[in-house]
Amino acid sequence: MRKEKIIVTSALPYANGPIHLGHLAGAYLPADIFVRYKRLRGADIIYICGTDEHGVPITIEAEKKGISPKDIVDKYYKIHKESFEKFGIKFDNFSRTTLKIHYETSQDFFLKLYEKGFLKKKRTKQLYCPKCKRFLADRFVEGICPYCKKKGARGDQCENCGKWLEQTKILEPKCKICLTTPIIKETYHWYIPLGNFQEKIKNWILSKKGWRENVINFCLGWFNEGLEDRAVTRDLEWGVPVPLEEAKGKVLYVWFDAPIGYISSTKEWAIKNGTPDRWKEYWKNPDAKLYHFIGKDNIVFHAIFFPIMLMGYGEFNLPDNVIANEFLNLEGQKISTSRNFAVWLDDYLSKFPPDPLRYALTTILPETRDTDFSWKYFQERNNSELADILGNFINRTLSFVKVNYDGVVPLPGEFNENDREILDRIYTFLDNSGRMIENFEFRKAILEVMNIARLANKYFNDEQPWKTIKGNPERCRTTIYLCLEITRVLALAIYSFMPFSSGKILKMLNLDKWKDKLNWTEFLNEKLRGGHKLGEPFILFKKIEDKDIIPEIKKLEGVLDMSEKKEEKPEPELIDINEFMKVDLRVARVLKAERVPKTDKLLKMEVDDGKGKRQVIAGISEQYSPEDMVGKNIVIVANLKPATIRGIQSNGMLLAAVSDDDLSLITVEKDIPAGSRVR
RNA sequence: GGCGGUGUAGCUCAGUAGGCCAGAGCAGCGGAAUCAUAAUCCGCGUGUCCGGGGUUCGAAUCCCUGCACCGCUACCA
Repeated sequence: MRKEKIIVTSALPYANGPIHLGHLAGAYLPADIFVRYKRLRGADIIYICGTDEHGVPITIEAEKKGISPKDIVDKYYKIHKESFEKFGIKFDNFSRTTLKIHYETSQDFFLKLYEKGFLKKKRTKQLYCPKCKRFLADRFVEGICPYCKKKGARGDQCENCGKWLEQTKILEPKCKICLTTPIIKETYHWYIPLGNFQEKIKNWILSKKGWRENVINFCLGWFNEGLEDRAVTRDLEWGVPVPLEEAKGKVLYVWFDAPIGYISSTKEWAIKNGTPDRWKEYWKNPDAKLYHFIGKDNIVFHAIFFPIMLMGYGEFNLPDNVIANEFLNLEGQKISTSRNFAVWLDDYLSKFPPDPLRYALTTILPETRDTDFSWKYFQERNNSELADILGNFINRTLSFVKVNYDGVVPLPGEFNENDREILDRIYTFLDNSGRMIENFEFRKAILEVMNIARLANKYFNDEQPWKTIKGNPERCRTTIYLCLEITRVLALAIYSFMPFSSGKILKMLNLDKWKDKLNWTEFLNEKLRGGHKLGEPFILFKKIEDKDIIPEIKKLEGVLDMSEKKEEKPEPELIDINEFMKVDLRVARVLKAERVPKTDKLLKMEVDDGKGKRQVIAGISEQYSPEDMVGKNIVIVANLKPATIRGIQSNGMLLAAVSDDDLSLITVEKDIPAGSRVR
């Protein structure tokens, strides 16, 4: 049989921050399990990844820190690479998008699409910051919305009315970085007319079997909206230069060059191996399979944009499956990089071994929906499953051999019916597990693996070798031999999920020759022989104590507390009395009050400010009903510029004390005429 | 308020071409055993499948509606 040829990719991690648990569960761990398994089964498979090192966020980050983008990406490339290695994510190549080979590959891609006439050149007017000396990306422009005249409009969308904007239409635009007023400058970019490919790509996706529902649905959503032209170039310095004379100072947009990173990383791998053309065997060979493992935020790029690019180029294989995972939550909350609410891989690895996390995460991979990781859960999986069930079985077996057979595999007698049945069931679990991995059902697969250990414990118990060793030594030898065989099978079964522990079992069995050379069929065929001297047994999984995880839990709680406090206190600054006196605070009596329809909190009130009536809007109706308000003496800011909220004019602001989720009105203690000054 | 998601045993989650008396792991309870990291093995769940309607011979699974929670978003001038 010809070897299956497969190339697997995991989303390129962005090089502006370390890896956390969510990334692992989404893209790296499942892919690694899959690759390890297929390799066991003899597939010709390569696992490709690398860091994504372009894009605006990195340049911003660099500016903030006063260093170059290169410094940032160098730093994170190193961190990523090391963490992945320590965690056992075993890429065949871990490249980076700042390498020459990537520049060449991306430029070739662009040129090909250009020459085939797929790219549209369009002139546009864009905002340019003279101080920063660059064109401003949409989200770095802020100004006043031309439609609702409100502040806070960003380059792409008005925060207030939700309208989609062209950044050049914004009134009083400001560069978000330096607050300089940008000028409008004409520029031009190349676009991929995605719409032209819509029918083709849609039919292609619908023809796919075995794709996850979340991926299909997500794409259908995009098709409903209709695909539009998408710019593939940017006016930036940091990135892959557009390879055209007329495009000086322009680079490829990061989403264009990032997926090409899969290809350039494969090329780099081929060169490193001294077979520079071999990358084509995976990318341009119709018999080879291509699988992308990603998080759900990346679906559109891998299931729509990148395939369209590949289609446009021609010659390349399209992905056979895009395996997208949902998100992993942490202690019931969303992981947040910016708030530092996350478990960082490098940090984890400085305290715990990799396999327990690989195990715990695999049991809760967000395959069909968001799932939740907690330290308590992690501890429980480790202690009551890895240590108690799996580790304990191996330990009781090996200890028994050490004590009673001097660490030598006993010669078994004839297998009885039960022995044969047990073995049969063990192999069934093993096969099931494999089949499930092929279907990308990793959670089910690891459950099957644990079933092997569960059944093994039962067998040990039922056979009572500690008794038969006295009354029926042959039965005992057979039992123990079989337990050793199961231990050996376990080394194979857990390999894809927990490679480090697999290696340890092999070592204890003195089967080191298989280390990193496991092959499913051959390994299963080479049974243990009586008389084989085993290695020294040791504890496979140590228990994780409360004291080990409590600091981790505390740390996360601390992060939450911190971020709450931060929001509360935006650093009060001292002002003088004159400044305060500018604020005209007055007592006002509420005459009428009613809810503003279709809002959660807005209350419209008519108040008497001493001189007359005025209308005031306030967001208090979660705490106060209209009836509560009528007749109350409240305090308002009387000299505030009028504003329009939800189309209703508000002439003044009502004062209230605000805490996290409660709100208390400021009123006056005695009856005092409306219009009295508050100071 | 808008968009999207979720709501199944104490916990984490399975479970759609609608149909065996609704499941797994862990936790818990009772018992057995003592080789083993006080580990293991056996036994034990009448769960309003969020509520209410409807379609159907039959729905956790389809439709409508309500509620709750989560995320994004708007509003909280």
